[in-house]
Amino acid sequence: MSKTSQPERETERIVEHDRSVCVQTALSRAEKRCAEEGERFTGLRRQVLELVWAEHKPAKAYDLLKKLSDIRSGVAPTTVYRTLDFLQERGLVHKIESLNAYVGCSQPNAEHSGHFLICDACSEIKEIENSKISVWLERVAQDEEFKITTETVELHGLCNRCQPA
Amino acid sequence: MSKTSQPERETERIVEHDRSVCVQTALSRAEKRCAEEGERFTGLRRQVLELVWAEHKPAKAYDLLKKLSDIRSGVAPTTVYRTLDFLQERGLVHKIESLNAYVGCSQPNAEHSGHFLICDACSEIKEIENSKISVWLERVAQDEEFKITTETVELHGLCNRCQPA
DNA sequence: GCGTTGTTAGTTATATTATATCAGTCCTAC
DNA sequence: GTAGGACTGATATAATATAACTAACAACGC
Repeated sequence: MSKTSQPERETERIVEHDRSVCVQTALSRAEKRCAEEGERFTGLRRQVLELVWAEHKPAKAYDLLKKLSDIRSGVAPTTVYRTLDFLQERGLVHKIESLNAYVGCSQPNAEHSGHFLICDACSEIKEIENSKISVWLERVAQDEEFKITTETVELHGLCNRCQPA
Repeated sequence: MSKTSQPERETERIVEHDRSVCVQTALSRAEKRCAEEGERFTGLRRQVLELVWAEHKPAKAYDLLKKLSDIRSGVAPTTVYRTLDFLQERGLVHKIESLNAYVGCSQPNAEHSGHFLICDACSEIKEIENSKISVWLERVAQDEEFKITTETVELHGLCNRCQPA
């Protein structure tokens, strides 16, 4: 279920992580995070986070809404947006502004602001860990006497798999 | 008409640029740019660009629509979006993804990707000229074997005027 | 000039994304 | 066990954006 279309090379298969493991990790991290902050990780929140993580692609709110409706009743846009807001505030998901879509945060522990590489061909998203970026950007902002509170850095292009040889 | 609310210090007034001059500059640059590319800088396009530049704040498409309706007939959402698309493709305006809004490009000549400082208090937007940012980001992307085509860099926070003392 | 062709703009309809508001329900602390 | 707050449900509507087709216009070759 978690395999892609080119399973021929064993090395590649090792590099690819198993999606279901990935989801489980995210869920238990979220659970822990909520517990720490005295927040409730309810069924709804779990389900939404699970759906966001279901693919390594940005999830649109209304797609989540459809999928959520399949496993729950009484789901309205509000339900989804409210829950996404909750998850965002806790750093468990990020909104990709240039796509109006949401991705699970892959490093909810680190202090980070969400910097992304977004492949326009296959839609895969990679969260960049490089903390130097923030340092650089803050330096630039400082030159303008500007105090940054949030950074939106979304780099669109082609991932290595999607680049022409 | 182009003055703000604190005109007491002459030095500040010098630093502030006159909006109408600013608009004129943008318009004539646009005209030139279109001529170079064999594109027509029509009345509609001029009017939309003028409205985008009317304030140094991000302009929402539907606000532009309202204002445009006051000076033209037969204006629909399509009209505005189509024209904004045209202007964007020529590098004359940028879309601020995190605000769903548009700003005039202040340096349509330079090779640049649109990096912005956005004050969440007064809404003023400053386009950063620092070309090092792109170099840095490309270097980071290269580490992941990722080929960037477009960069969205939107730094929200407080400009120097809006920071508490 | 005159029609052919491509570009620009107008028109109508609809899709997509997001928020506001109020009413129940369920937890949890006391 | 109940009061207060957090969570969810329900309804309505706002805000943002695109599709598809038609009409007007401008440029160009003849």
